[in-house]
Amino acid sequence: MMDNKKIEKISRALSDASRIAILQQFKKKKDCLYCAEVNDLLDLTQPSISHHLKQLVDAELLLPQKEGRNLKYVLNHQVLDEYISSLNTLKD
Amino acid sequence: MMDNKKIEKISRALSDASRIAILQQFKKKKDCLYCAEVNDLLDLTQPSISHHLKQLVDAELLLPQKEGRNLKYVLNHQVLDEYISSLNTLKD
DNA sequence: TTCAAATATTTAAATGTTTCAATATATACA
DNA sequence: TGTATATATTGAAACATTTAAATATTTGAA
Repeated sequence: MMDNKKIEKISRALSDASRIAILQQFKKKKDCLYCAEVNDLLDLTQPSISHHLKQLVDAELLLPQKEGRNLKYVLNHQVLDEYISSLNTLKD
Repeated sequence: MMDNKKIEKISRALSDASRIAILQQFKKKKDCLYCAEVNDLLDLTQPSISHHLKQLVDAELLLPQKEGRNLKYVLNHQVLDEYISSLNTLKD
């Protein structure tokens, strides 16, 4: 089971409109999303987006995969499932 | 389905160690928790705890019920379920 | 090797959060 | 009614987050 520090970190990663939008983009883009596509999606500068992606990666919600000069992200289903399970245990 | 602003607000409410501890206390205290019990639980001043409880109430994770001078909280299972459902939709 | 493209880091400003001390409000009880 | 108890609000300090500008790093391609 996920510890409280991890729950806190994932919750914080989810507590921002830009980062929620990034995660939802995976619905449209199948399983992977390129960094450049996130830059197109959000009306923010490149360093800001890099910062948001870093937080999602630090929370392990996203797994980064380098592809030459580009960076591809995949959604970490396992961590998302564990987070959801942790929330479910709050319901007794 | 829950909108993104609501997901953001609930996530933020969950992104703090004290507030996670409060929610977990419902496991031990059945369905309801008194404000005074939260004061015993956390090593924070009364105003700080009041502030944390307010955020959980604002996010509708907790429902406050006045009982004379005291205040009782119940966990809002429906909102928690809707939040969890919203997270589940991230998994395609 | 040099240049251009993709991403990351640093710095600083603006804003938001957490906390406590002091104070206010509401309500039960003597 | 007056007093004590429970909770909320205000104000300020400390700290964290978000953002953009400037710059650095990495890597592919000419």
